[in-house]
Amino acid sequence: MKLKSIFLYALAMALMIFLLNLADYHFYIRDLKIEAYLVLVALVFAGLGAWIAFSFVGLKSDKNTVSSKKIKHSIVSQNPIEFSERELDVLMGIAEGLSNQEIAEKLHLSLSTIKTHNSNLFAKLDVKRRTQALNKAKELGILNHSIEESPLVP
Amino acid sequence: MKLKSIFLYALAMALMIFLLNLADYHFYIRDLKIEAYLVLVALVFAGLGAWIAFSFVGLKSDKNTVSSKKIKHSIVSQNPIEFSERELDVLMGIAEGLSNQEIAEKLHLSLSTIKTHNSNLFAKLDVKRRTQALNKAKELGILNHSIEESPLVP
DNA sequence: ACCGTTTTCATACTTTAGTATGAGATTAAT
DNA sequence: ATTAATCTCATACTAAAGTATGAAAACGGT
Repeated sequence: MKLKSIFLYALAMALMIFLLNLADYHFYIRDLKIEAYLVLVALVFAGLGAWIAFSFVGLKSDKNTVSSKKIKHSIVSQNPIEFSERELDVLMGIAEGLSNQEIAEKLHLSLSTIKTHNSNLFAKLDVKRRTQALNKAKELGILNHSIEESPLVP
Repeated sequence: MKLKSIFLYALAMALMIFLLNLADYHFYIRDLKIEAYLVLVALVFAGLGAWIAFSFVGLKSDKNTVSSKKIKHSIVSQNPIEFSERELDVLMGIAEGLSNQEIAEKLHLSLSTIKTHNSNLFAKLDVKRRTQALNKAKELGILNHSIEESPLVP
């Protein structure tokens, strides 16, 4: 990562210098304004410097600690989504960390059925993944936040 | 440290550019001043951009790092399991409902790396799936039960 | 009995998740 | 300087998740 960044940066600089020397800039620079050229160079290299710095650091900018990404509790209770019994069953299974296969066995259904319920569920929740579905469901108050059936201590 | 790396790198780049421009010294003697000026500006602004970017992101990432370390230490005091910084990062991503690819992009890592972290994380948590990992992590107090702490009441 | 919804299942397909293994790079500690 | 632990990335593979489509059966209500 870092070596690659250095290499790319060096490549960019080399290319830059190559272009500077190749395009016989002195013909144009003399006639045009050198200030503009300086500004351009300054901006480009500032950008490159910033880019390489971000690459080095790893840009944890929006790293958000989950809590900072507070989801609005926009009052969704006014427009509640309707879920079927089975969809809620499947949702519970997902919340417990079960696989689709395990949910199917638990509910005595086929895997296909679970997948179908999943798709419908995700569509209603407007999400793409089951983990997103969990957050959305909690957001909507559909799921309790505590899974009470999981004893940690034997 | 990364700062040292960046500093050394900047030095190396400066030397490189100096040499590259020295090579053209014979052909563009008259333009030496302009070229030197350009190089100087480029270097200064590259360094400036890097410094700005680094300090800007560095502070933010420090905040996050601090919070993560707090979590880690609290774990150590409560639980025998120790999690690395990155493992906690990806765990947060999972908790947000992100895909591995999205986590990778967020942390500026490769998908492979995320998967590796996942495997190590799951092994430490003794789980098989990310949804199980979420539950287990909540049980252990690693994750706030508060991706959304408050259901419907404002 | 008809209609609409839900539930169930299947098949085929694409995408993502997860495992196993190895290895180079980084960093802190000895 | 060497060691140990992360961290990073890659490749190859298997398993699971998710999508799309279609369709049969059940169920309740008017």
